[in-house]
Amino acid sequence: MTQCKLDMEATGEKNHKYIACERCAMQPICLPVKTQQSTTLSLTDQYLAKRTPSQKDHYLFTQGQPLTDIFAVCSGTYKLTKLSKFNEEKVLGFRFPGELIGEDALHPKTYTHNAIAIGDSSVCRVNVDNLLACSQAVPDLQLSLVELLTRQSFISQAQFESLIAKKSAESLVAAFLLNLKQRLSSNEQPSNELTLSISKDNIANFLGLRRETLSRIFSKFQKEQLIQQSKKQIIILAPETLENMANS
Amino acid sequence: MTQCKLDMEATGEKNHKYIACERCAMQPICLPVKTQQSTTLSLTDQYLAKRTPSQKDHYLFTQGQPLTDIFAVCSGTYKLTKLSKFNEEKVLGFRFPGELIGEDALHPKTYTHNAIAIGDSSVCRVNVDNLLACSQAVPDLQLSLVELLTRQSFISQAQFESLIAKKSAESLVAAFLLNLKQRLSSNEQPSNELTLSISKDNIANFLGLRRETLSRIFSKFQKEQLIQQSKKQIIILAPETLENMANS
DNA sequence: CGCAATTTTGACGTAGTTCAACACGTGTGG
DNA sequence: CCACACGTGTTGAACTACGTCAAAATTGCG
Repeated sequence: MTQCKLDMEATGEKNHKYIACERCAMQPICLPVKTQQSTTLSLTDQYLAKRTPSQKDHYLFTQGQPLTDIFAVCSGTYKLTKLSKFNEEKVLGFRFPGELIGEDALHPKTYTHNAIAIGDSSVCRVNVDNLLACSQAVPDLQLSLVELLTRQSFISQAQFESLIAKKSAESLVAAFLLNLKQRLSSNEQPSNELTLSISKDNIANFLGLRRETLSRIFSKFQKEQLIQQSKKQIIILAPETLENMANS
Repeated sequence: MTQCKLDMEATGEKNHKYIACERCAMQPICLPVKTQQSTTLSLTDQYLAKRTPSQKDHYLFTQGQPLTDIFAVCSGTYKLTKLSKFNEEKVLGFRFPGELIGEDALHPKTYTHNAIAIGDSSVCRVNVDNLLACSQAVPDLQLSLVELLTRQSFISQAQFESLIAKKSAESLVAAFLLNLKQRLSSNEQPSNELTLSISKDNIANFLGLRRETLSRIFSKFQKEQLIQQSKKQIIILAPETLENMANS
């Protein structure tokens, strides 16, 4: 199944835990495709560059730049940002292992935001021109591309809904924490413990809150024994209570 | 180009101004597809039902229902809603002529919200099973489907960004008005005059404001000569000023 | 260690909510 | 035809959650 598990040390990175290909949103178009010809297995080589590392603060792309690739996070975290006038950074979202980056640029053929590595990270990189060329030739691949896009459409919608149901700051934060938990837990063990790779400043920015407000809410949650935080480590003590707050 | 212009009176509706197919987001998969065979032109008949009317308050589908079709609005307006516990209606968005409905249900194969006609409206209806079957057989159609999905991905992202940059209620309303103007104007004449098919209650709900707040903001805009409203008719007097408020 | 960046806490101001009253149009039934 | 209810929209007054400003505490890093 996972054809790209072998070259872990080839990248030269230290101890990165790469996500399994089975759990990656890019998977539909990364699997070897079955065709009549025998050249099948090397098809993905035409457009896929596996596990490209990004160092901290590296820009995968910047807003306005013409589209060349779409990405899937293999390890680490990326943030998506946009500069408003005048030069305030607005955080549009975060991307964790298994999630896509840049797919919304397929239509305008131009990236509409920045994608920046938070800490050392890595991505699989899909060259769009080559992918489209291949998919023209291989119907099964094109079908997989449709599958990928429909899944992504659903994910985007879910994300939209979670934010538009904007209520109190508390419920926003509660929803965000549960969302993080879900996206960060390896599906085997949905642990209640999670490490914040993101700064609280970035989280506050993303949620449209002031950093002071976010801090106060964390403190309040701590006091009420809903969470327990030490430095970047967070343990969710009362998921059900947070759930209730999230859909208040 | 537009193959479906002839049956205007066939629907039996009074004076509906249907949007031109050229401006519809469904267009990529509604055009006749060129293939080698001579049966080409009737391909869309396999999955496309043109201009199906909906009366006021008609549900196109409800949340939880299994996916059968995706839709494009031909005339009128639809609202997308979801019921939270306990039974409060949350408005997730509006769909105007030329816009898609239900495409985000392609992946889970289940509609995740309700789509309700506001006033008498009409849609083109695409049967998903038949579409996918056809697209398997006709690569060009599948390519068009990819095109449709990538465009939609972009639109969803833009929508998401406009909401996440959530600032003051004033700027929200300013942005909403300009967004309406853009979506409602026939592209020939981007008029500053628009008719609110939607109730202010629904708008307030969508924007996450109280109806009182929305009313006050409209009154303020009126007083400041930014807009002029009489009943459901709204004239935007100072688009630039609103633009500035929108990206404050 | 020591400086800078990040996070937390406090005091105060304001935008938006809440509650309540009223105004208008429309449909319904007596 | 009027009386009444009901949905929709507007306005006022009091309340509160969040933002703002300022300063201290904690963490991270060379």
